[in-house]
This record gives sequence, structure tokens and C-alpha cells, in this order.
Amino acid sequence: MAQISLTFPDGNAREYAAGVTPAEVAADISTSLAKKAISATVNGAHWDMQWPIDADASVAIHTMKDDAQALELIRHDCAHIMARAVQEIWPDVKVTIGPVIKDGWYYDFDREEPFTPEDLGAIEKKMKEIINRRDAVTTETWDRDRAVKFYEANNEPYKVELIEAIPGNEPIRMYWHGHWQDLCRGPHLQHTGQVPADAFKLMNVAGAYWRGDSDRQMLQRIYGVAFKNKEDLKKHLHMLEEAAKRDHRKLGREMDLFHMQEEAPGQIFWHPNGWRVFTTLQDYMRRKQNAGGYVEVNTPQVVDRKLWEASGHWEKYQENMFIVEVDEEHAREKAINALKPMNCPCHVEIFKQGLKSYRDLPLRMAEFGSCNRYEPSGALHGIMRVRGFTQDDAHIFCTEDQIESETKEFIAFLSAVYKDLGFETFKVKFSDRPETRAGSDEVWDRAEAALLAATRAAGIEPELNPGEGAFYGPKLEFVLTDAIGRDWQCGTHQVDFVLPERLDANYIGEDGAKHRPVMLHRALLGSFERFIGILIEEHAGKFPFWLAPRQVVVASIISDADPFVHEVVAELKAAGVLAEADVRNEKINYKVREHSVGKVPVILAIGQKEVEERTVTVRRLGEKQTSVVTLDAIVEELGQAAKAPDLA
RNA sequence: GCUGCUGUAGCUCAGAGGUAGAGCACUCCCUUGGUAAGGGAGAGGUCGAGAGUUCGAUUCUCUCCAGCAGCACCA
Repeated sequence: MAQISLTFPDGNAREYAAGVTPAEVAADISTSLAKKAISATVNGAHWDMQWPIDADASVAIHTMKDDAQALELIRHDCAHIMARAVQEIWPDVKVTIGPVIKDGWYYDFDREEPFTPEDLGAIEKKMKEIINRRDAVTTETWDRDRAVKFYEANNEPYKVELIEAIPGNEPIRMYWHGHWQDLCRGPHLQHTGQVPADAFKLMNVAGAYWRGDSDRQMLQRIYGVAFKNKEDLKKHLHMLEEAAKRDHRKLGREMDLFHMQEEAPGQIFWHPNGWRVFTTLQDYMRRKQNAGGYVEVNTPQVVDRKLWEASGHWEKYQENMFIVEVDEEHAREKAINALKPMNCPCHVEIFKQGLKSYRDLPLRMAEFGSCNRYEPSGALHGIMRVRGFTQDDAHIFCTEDQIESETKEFIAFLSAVYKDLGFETFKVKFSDRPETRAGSDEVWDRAEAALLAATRAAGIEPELNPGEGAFYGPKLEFVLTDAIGRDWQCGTHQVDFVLPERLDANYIGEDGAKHRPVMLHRALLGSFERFIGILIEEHAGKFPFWLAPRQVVVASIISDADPFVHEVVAELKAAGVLAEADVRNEKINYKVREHSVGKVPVILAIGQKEVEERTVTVRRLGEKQTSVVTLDAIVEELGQAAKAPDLA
């Protein structure tokens, strides 16, 4: 047997026979390490304690102290233990896949009966039993045919399909947790007792399509979370409770921002408070856009199907469009129209009015475009995913050479705006060609290359989102997260070689000939609705002062102070502050509580003393202590704070 | 759209085969109180919609609508 040399993190090396396992290495080092070890890293790969090492390698043995590896293994073993528990309780249930995800894992099962919340309790109990059995985890690499036959014999058709999908050069790894068996790429813990029995929890059950394909069988997915100890689990559950308090749907009601109702699913009734946020944000965006060299336009809501046919939407997007058919009796001629789901075709129509010269490019055409899309009912979510929304949309008509500079400028623009709105960091995803698409592969090659090059030139290496591009072009997505960590695409930047072609847009080049412009679809906020939803959750309802729908309440302590309260309110209003008086017959405690709950950033209290001294007592949201300031000083300060960041 | 769950007062929620309850909010009265709920009284509901079973349904069954979680979708 050949000798190999293993190098440890401290730089020391030892010789072993080829094929030695980390378990043997750990035992060689010390019996306590052998017991505590959970896995190893071998040449950078996460390695099961039982996998042989065949050549010289760097090796690190992990224990529960190594968070990354420990959590991955705990969660992965939890997935197996849960699947085993389910099959011990209901032997007929078929198992499929069970990966580790953020904070935990899930496992998909095929079972006729739905799992109930009581079932989850029973499964948890069984899991604890299995953990306490401390069954050894063992693994073997099998021949493909043998594995297929094994699963066919065991009536596990999903596993057969999974094996068939594993590339030919990859090993088929079989794992056993005691007698229970699963196909798995590993690694795993050494025995089930290494999973903390009090640090996991099954969270919920939901349907999920087999292999993510909506044409296939719907399975039942059970989600769980797992941590290294009980305290971490408790912290996680507490964090979820706190996040629920930031839910924009809850805060939207509490702060009287908007409501939604059955008669208009997926559409928003903006209340005065919410609309104030909307218009303040819109005014800000308009100023930023004007400063950024955009021209603003506005286009029709209801547009004849002919334009949608020409643009390709009728073919590719019709099921998401609200179709408007006018009854023949009431119309001179029967026409089929659609509510616009996007602004792009209309913008091309504006571009096409009159001859355009290369001197006009890049032409940045913006619209606060009100769009309607018939989104699937299950996709609707508060004000984040709706059927009627307003985009901060623009289309940049430019030459292929200008893509890079326009993209860079856009990314800088977006970063500045996000920063003003309280987002220092955000994810950038690059989505390439989807299966259903318009345009030739050659055009897609160019569009993808151009966008990627421009993004990298702007100093960003985006995360790849394969196959997620729009039907007409690849896109960059600027992603923000909500209170419980769900991703939402907000900003977007897309290259489109297709639409100008389809709608026959052109400009006269330097050479006097007609040329096709490239179109860049871009939005910073994405939609005002979604972005405001994110803003609410990000700030937990405590908007930056300039964006807050209610900025100051001036509250009287005694009714003799009322005249001065009204004077203060008038002065604040004159300084551009949203101020309101609260002279109700209530105690100051009551008023402070109510306006604190209502997330009003500043409460000014006025009693006998303030009237005499022409001062106010300032209490800021989230702070307990108060300060006394002169009327002039507070008007000056809040007048300044009420200005949008681009005006301050 | 799919799977599961939910729908009772403005909000949060309780309840039962015999046509409904609490707290907060609201209205009125008393209280002028110094920084997160002062006291009292009152008003408020086609129990999501429709059909069925029943002597009787808000409660049981079915269909539909909407919401929630996840999946699929997402220009």
C-alpha cells in the first residue's frame, strides 16, 4: 500500500497508508478527537469521516466548534433523521430529496394523506428517539445498476430517477443511519447522537413540485430549522417573532398607510399617509431623474392588441395581461385591447415619432408607468407582488457602443439612490437566456456579453441566475430582502436587441444610413409599491424623517396650551414640516403612547412652562429622554430634516 | 395556478346545531393630567358569498371568493 502525506492546519505532516479515512487519522491523533470529530476538510472539500483519502492532501478535522461545518452536518443529518422518522411512522411514504437550506433543511415526501400539525409533533418526537439511539452513520459507494435495482426493489421510484440524473462520472453514494438507508452525496455526522436533540424544530408543511416542475407530481415538503444548541434555536424563533412585527402588511394597517380588499385583489387602496410616502418618493425620483439626463413621458393604459402582437407580448405574455374587450353594442367597432403590463412598446412608439439622429442618443426616456399584470393568485403578496403597480421605468435608446457607459452610469445612479433610502448594500444577480425567448442565439450572445462586460466594468461581479432572463434579453437584478429574509427584485437593468427590431425603431447614423438602436430597460426602485413595502420592513415603519408620512405631533399637556400648540404647528408647516396638533382631552402619557405606536418620529409636548418660555419639549421616537428647545430652534432643525437628501 | 391552512365588530381574537362574546379602537360624560394606556357610560356584527342537509346552520357538507405559508410563475 502506497504511503501518502497529510498536512494539518498547524503545518505538521504525517504519513499514512493511502486510503486512510479522517476517522482513522483522528483516532491516531487522540481518542478524544476521534470521539468529538464530525467531519474533515480535505484539500478544501468537506469530507465525511469515512471517506478514504487516496493522495497527499491538506487535512483539517472538524468538531462542533467549527460552526460552518457543524451546522451543515446537523441540518443535513436532521433531514435524514426526519425522513427516517416519517418512514418509521408511515412506512408507505416515499422519500425524495432533502437538502440543507438557510437555517435548516426541508425534505419532500410523496404521501396521499396531508401531514397535519399534529403529525409534525409526532415526527419531532420520533426524531428525538432516533437521535437518542445514537445509530452509527455508514456509507458505501455503489455501482449504478445495483443502486437502481435496490431502489426499484424497495419501491422508491423517485430515488431511481435521481440516480439516473447523476452524471456518469460521479459516484453513487449510499448512506445508512442505522438500518435506514438513503441516497446522498454526504458528508454526514458519525452517528445520530451527534445531532443536538433539543435544538431543532419542524416549522411547516407545504406543497412542492417534484423536481421544481409544475407539470409533475406535487409532493409534501416539511421544513425544519436546526442549530447547535437550544439557545440558538430560541434566538432564531425570537428573531422570527420580531421580524413578524416588521411585516409591511401589519405596519401598513397600524400606520394607516393603505389597505387591500377582496374586490380588487392585488391592488392597493392608498390612504393619505401611504400616498404621502409614495408621492414624496416619486418627487425625489423625478428630481434625481431629471438631474440624470432623463426626459419624462406618459403613455396610454389601454392599448390595442395590434401593438402587443407587434411587440411579441401577445404571444409570450398574454396570460399575464388584463384583456379589455369592449361590448360591440357600445362600441363603433369591436376592439380587443389590453391594459399595459409594461411601458416599453409605448416608449418605442414615442421614439419612432419623427426621425431620430445618432446625435439624439443616448435618449433616456422615463415614465412613472402605471402597469397592470394578471399575476397568478398564489404569487400575490401584500404590496410587494401586486396586479396594479407603478414602475420608475425608463428606456435608454442607445448604440451598442454606449451599453457599457450607460450601464455603469445606471449602477452609480442606483447605488446613490439606494444609499439615500437607507440601503448601503444590495445583491446583484445576472440572469441569462431563458428557454422561452425571442431573438436569435447570436443576438443573445452579444446582449449577454455586453451586459456582463459593462457590469464588471462598473466593479461588480454579479451572482449568476441561470435561465432567468426576460424573453427579450438578459438582465441585471438588484435585489433587496424583506423582514424575514425573502429576496425581492427591485432594480433591474436589461439589454434588449429584440424590441427595436420588432417595432422597427431606427435612427440616422453618422453615415446617413438607418440603424437599429439598442434598448436598455431599467428601473431603480422597480415598482413604488414593492419598494415601499421593502422600505417599511427595512425601517420597521420608522421611515427616515423626510419620508415619514407623519413627521411631528405637537401635543398639549393642558388645554391652556392649545393656542401655542396651534402656533407651533403653523410655524412647522410653514417650514415644510408635516405637523399636526393633538389637543384632545387626554393625558400626555396617552398621547405619547399613541403617537409612538403610530411611529411618529417627533413628539413636541407643550405645557404651562413651554407656553411661558416659548419652548417645546422634544421626544424622539425610540428615545426615552426628552430635551427642551426654543420654538425657533426646533422649526429650523425640523425644517432642515424634512428636506429630501437631494435638497438638504 | 398547485398543496395545505384560515375567514366571527375597525383591529387582535374567543365561542357554540337553537339567529353571538372579550380587550383595544370609536362616541358621550367626568377628569387639566408633565412623557408608552385616568374613570364611567354607550354604540357597533347578513359570523367571507352561494347552495345543500336539518324543525332550525354563523356552527355540518359542497362550490366559489379572498387571505396566509410554501411551490411554480415573476419584463
